[in-house]
Amino acid sequence: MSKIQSVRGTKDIYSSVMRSYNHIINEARLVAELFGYEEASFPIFEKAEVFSRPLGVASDVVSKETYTFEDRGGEKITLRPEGTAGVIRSIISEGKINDLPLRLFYSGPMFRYERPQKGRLRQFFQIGIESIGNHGPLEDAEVISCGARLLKRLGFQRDCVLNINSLGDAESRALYRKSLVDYFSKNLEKLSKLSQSRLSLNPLRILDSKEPQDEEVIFKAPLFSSYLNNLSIDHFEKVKSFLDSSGIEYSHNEKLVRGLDYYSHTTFEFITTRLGSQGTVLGGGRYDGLSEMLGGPSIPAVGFAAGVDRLVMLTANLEENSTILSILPVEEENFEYCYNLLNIFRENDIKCEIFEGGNLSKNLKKISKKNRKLVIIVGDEEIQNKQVILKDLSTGEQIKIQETDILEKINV
RNA sequence: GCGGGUGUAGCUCAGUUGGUUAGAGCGCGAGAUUGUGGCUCUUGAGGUCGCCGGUUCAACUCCGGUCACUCGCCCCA
Repeated sequence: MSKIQSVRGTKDIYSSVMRSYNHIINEARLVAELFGYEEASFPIFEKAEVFSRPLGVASDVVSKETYTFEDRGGEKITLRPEGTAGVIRSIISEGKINDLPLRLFYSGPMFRYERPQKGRLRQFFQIGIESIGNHGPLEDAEVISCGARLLKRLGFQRDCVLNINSLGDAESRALYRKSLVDYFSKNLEKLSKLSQSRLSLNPLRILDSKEPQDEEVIFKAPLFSSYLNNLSIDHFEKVKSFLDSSGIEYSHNEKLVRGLDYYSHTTFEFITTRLGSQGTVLGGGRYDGLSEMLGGPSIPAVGFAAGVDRLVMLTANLEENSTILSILPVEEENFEYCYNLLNIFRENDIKCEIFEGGNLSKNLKKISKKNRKLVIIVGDEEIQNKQVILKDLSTGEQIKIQETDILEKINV
C-alpha cells in the first residue's frame, strides 16, 4: 500500500509560493484595470463542442489533450483547455453582443492532458484578457502593451522578448497557405517525417519546426509577408507603429504561427530563455473568426493569456513577515483574559490568533517559525498591573503597555 | 503519444565487486530553561530503499515491468 499522492501533473501550493501566485494575479488585475478591463469569471467546464468546434477535432489540443467526459445526464463535458472559447461562448449565450465592445479580465485553472514537464502541468493557471468587439489595429497594440506592462511591472521585461507576426485576414491566409503547400510538396523528401505529416494537417506549423533537417527548406520557403493583401499589411503596419510610439520593443518573427484556425492578423508571444523549452510566458493574438465558429455573429476580438505557473517560476518567493498578531497566555489561568483581548482585536480589524495549551516557550518557538512579527504576552503580573507585554520577534525587544492604550499602540 | 535521466527518513543526499543491525546533514519531538523564540549542548522518534515480479543461499545494489518526477520531441501558457 503506497502513500496516496496527487494526480499526475497537478500540484499543491502553500505559503510563499501561494503568495507569489496571488501577487501575480493581483498585479495582472491591476494592470488590466489600467487598460480599462473588467474582471469576469467563467465556468471551468463547458459543453465539449465549445472547444471541439473552434479548435478543430483534429487539433492536438482537442484530439489528445482534452479532459472530456460524460456527466450523469449524458452531456459531453470538457474541462477548459484555454479561456478564450468559453469567453466568446458566454458573449453569445448571454446576449452580450449588444453590450460590445467589452474588455474582460479573468484568471483561473485550465486543464490539458499532456505529459508533464517543467512549466507544463495538467492543471495550470492562466490570467487572460479578451477585448471583444474592436476590429482596429489599435486594439491589437493595446493588448500587446497591456502584456508588456504586466511583465514590466512584475520585473521580467529583461527576461522576455516580444515576437510578433501577422497571419493576415482569411483571404491572405488562404493564398499563402496554398503557396506554402505547393512549395513544401515540391520539397517533400527534404522535410523531416514530422513535418511531412504536418503538411496536410497544419502546413503553417512547419515554419516553426525545430527539426534541424527542415532548416534549409524553411529558410527558402515563401514568406507570409509577401502574400498579405493591402488591408492586412495596413493593419499590421499600424499595429507596429502604435507599438513604436508606446516604446515597446519587438521583433517581427515571420515564423511565429499559431496552431489554431481562428487566429487572424496579429499574433504575438513574450518568450523567456529562463524556463527551458516551455519559454512562452504570455501569448495571444487576434481571433476574428472564433465567434462564427461557435454559431454566433461575426465578432472581432483580440486577447492574450499568460501562464501564472511559469511567471511564478521566474519570481523569487515572497517571504513576508506575517502581519498576524499572536496572543499568548503565560499560564492556563490567563487564557480567558487573552481570549477577551482577541475578540476586541477582531472587532477592530486587527488580524490575530491565540494559542491554548503548551507552554510559553514552545508557543513562542512555533510562532517565530511562522515568521510572525508581533506577539502579545499576558501573565498574572501583567493582569494585576493592567498591562500587557508587546514583543517584537524580529528585534527581540519587548515593551509593556497599559491595557487602555493597547489599541492605539498596536498598528499591524 | 515518442526518446534520455532519476526514484533510499518530512527535505537534500551518501550507501564499496550483491553479504545479514541502511547512514549523514537539515527539519521534527523531549530536556538543559517551572514567565520568553532564534544560538549552543544532550537525547529521542522517524525507512516494507517508489511499486510489482524475476535471478540468487542472499537484492537498496542485478534484470523485467509499472508508477511518479525530470530533461528533450510534439504542442502550447
